[in-house]
Amino acid sequence: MANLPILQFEEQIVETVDRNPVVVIIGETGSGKSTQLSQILHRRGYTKSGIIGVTQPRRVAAVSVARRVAQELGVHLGDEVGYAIRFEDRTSERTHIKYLTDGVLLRESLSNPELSQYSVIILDEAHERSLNTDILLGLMKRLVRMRASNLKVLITSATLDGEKVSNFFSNCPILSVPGKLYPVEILYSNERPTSYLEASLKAALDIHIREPEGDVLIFMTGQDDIEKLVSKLEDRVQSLEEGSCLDAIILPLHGSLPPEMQVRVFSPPPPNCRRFIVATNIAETSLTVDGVVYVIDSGYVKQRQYNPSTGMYSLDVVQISKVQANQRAGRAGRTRPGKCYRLYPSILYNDDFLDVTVPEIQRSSLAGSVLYLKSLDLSDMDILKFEFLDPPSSESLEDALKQLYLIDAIDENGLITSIGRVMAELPLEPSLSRTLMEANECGCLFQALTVAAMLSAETTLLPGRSKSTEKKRKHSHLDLPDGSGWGDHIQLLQIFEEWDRTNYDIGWCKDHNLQVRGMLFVKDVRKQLSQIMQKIAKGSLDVRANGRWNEGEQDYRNLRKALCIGYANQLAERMVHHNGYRTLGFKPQVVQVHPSSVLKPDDEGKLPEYVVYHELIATSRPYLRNVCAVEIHWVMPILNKVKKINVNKLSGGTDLAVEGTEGNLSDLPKKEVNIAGVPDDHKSRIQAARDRFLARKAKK
DNA sequence: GAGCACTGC
Repeated sequence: MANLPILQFEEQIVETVDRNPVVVIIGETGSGKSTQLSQILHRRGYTKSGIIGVTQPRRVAAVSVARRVAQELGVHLGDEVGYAIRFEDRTSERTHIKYLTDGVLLRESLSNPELSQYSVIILDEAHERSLNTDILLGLMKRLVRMRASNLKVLITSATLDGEKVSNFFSNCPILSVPGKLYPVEILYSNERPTSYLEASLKAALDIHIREPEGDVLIFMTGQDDIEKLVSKLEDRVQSLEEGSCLDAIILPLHGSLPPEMQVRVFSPPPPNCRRFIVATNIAETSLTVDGVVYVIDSGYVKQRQYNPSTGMYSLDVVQISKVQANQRAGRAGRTRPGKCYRLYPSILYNDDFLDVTVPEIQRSSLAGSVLYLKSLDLSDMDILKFEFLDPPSSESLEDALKQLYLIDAIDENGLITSIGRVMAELPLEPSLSRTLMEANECGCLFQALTVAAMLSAETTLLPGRSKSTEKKRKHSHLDLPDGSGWGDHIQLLQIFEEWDRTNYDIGWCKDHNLQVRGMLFVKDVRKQLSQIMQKIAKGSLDVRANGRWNEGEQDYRNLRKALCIGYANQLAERMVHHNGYRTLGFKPQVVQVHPSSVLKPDDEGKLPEYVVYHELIATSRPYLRNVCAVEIHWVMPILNKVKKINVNKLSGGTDLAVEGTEGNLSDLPKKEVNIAGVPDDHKSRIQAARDRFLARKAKK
């Protein structure tokens, strides 16, 4: 600790913080910024008037850094030094230094917008630009104006965007603290390889044959490529002459690997053995593998992006940014000098790579964030004028407003409704929050809580989905319930109910190939949601089991209706002649229900006329993931509402003149609203659909 | 008939 670089800068840091409300700290890896900044300010009296809060983008980081600082100060974790993450608050009245995830700080600011208990807020790892960090940056900008006399804000960032953050905060000072990394030699390829899989293979073998011991970390884009490379590498290493080089262990590392497989990278290799770790960007920030000396960087990453005009997510392989490339290279220099093989030419890095990763806020649906900001009730709050470090497009903001309007979170003037206020309290996507509120009205909250909790954990429920190991959940022989034909939400409900009947038996999860950790997480989330609903609904609600009926007899009507109201912004109509769907409320997309869905066709092989969907994502094709059958007469009022949407009004535009605040939004594009996706003749189509529906019913 | 990177309240 004594030789951490940052400690030589203590005087300079304290002096700068004393004189400025905001300071940007450029702290390279190993500088000690995460553990030392808080301690320095604590030593210098900044905890006399409040506590020091340090945000982290990840839970594990918040916990491990807090633990470390408590150790260094010789105090019990949870006393002077503590942490707060979802489901776990280890702080007390004695806590001076509090580590927390940025999501938790956002929640705190909902109940206490001035964050008055804090004298210092340190936004750590701000260069990662998570959605939450970006919103916090905007809030901090307001907060330092309001609390100029008694709040200090420190933002740690990367070399390449420190300037930009400083500009955002009125050109506040930037302090650079060197890191403690060993030098990493960067080696570029002459050109982009035609196949980066083959190029990685070749680079890995070259290292293995020519270079002295030291592990190799290879960055790939996804599970498929990782598995391919692992098997190719295994073949090639085996064919090398016995004794000609070190032994080799080859390990895959990605998010959908079960935890016990992930931790294999933390056990040190046997002597005379080189490890090859073939990883996604999980090894860029989330997991640190010791012993890495060589890095092979493909220069690509798989990134999720949202298209606000279609409401569709896609998962694309894109070029990484310079910050990411440097982060990857740095992984080679943690224990001794290393080498980084970049499978792209230096000219590409210099001229073509973006300096920083496109922030998440420009790649996501903003419905949740906009609702959050609206619920803060900031006096000068106008969502379209909120100061973002990198503003999202106005199209994206308007999309968010449109969605919030359809689910009754805001009114036609863009003002938050009483429903919207409650929704913002719930740690869920707006559609699910709305579903819970509606379920509370229809007496099926008990079930809706389960569905919302299951969907919050959905991706962690199933074990790795690799081709070899997959046991299919939905069409499986594992006799999981099948949603009674109504779709995936209902299936998720039935799965949890069955587990509930076994009294949460761990063995049952294993028998049914469900991740135990995922199911336990669902239980936690469900409990949390239920507590929040009890608190805000003031006793009027039904969280007890009276939403349960005898199985087999129910059509989940109330629950499906609640889902329909909640997912009014994610509605699709079946095409007339086949089982494709068309999305409604967005520029219409022809999409299909994901083949893993349990939604069942009727006797004629037709899927339901209308479904709501949890997610629309283009992988090999555009797919609706997690769908639920809904009834036509619930859909019609929604379609009417869609038709009436006036985005100008929603964003506070057209009617401002009437209210005498003309010109307030002059910078807004006054574009003609065209809600594509609702054909003018939709009424006749609905009529036709109903006829078909009735005809089918009569036939039965 | 497909297969999705990573976080978080």
